[in-house]
Amino acid sequence: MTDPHDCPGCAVPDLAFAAHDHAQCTQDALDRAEALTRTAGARMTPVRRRVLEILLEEHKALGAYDVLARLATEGFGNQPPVAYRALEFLVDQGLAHRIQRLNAFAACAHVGEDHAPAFLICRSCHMVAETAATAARSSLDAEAARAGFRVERSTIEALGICPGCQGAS
Amino acid sequence: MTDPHDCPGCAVPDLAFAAHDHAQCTQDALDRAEALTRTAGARMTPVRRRVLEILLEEHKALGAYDVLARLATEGFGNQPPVAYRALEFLVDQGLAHRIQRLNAFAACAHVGEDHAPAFLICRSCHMVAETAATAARSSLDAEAARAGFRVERSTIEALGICPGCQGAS
DNA sequence: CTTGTGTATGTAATATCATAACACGTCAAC
DNA sequence: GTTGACGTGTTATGATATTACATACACAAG
Repeated sequence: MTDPHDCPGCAVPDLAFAAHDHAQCTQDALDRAEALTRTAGARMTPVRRRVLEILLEEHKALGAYDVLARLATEGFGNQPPVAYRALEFLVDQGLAHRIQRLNAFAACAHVGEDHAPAFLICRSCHMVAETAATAARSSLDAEAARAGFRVERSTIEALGICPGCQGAS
Repeated sequence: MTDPHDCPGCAVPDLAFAAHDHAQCTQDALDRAEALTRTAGARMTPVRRRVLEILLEEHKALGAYDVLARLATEGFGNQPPVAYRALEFLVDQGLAHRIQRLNAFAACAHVGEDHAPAFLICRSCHMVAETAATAARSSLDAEAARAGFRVERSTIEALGICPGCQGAS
């Protein structure tokens, strides 16, 4: 990876399931997260940063209790609110997303960009790829508008099989 | 509860939040459900039928425990599996949908049709309207295909404000 | 430097959502 | 009339999430 701000594996949909220099894109995402929270007047505290790191290290969605277990072994609190609050913060800041279908959370792969994400969830290896869904969201908004419904937030998730797991199995 | 004025719509997207004869569409849906399950070789038992009725009567998504509470007062079992099994059956048969965002279930408004539903969830009155999302699903499938991902099931849900709650408060 | 204020964290207790495992009853096929 | 598949009921437990309150910490005003 020559340009630290362009990690193919993490940011480009086409390569969402491809191997890449993950350590580099993790570090880059952390750096951007720090900058963004400072700009937003929010505080990137140790627990919050650690939770984001954990989400970035794993390339999949983690449950709140998975995150909590890892925090607990590192000297942070071991009660659910510790994890839920940090995760909520990250989601609010746009640094992570909640995957409804899995009751789980994944680091945002497009930190700082104004994006309309959809999630591709592999039911075999449990990887979660974040992809742009601008068209799908437009369609949904248009359909909702026809019924007079004002959309505030939307959830678009696909469950299926990733490229890597199609050959295998 | 069966007051047509509380009914945002059962079947027609354009009328999704409009008043209509809810008792009639409920009965229609039940009749169609009976026919479909017979065709599929499945059994529409008393518990299952009652759960479907309950979902149709209420004009919103119901949690499994809400359904269970009503079943229990009517002489059915009062343990969670009773509700979850009936709901799972209805979802498998395409007679109901699960709303991921709410951990809840809603009767299908398009029984028997091959449809690609999206759900419009009013965060004010908690009503849920089922609408066609063919275009949105196509977009999502296309985007997934670009990444080599094979979509099996997808979830499209919008959270916002329904027409009735926009004027009111 | 101290203090007041808002925010973050830790903890206990509880609420809510979901499933595993097993017993029993029914009914049709043989 | 026995077998086997399915549906239902029940016990128990697991998994996910929130409320409420206490403590600690950052930071700016005095």
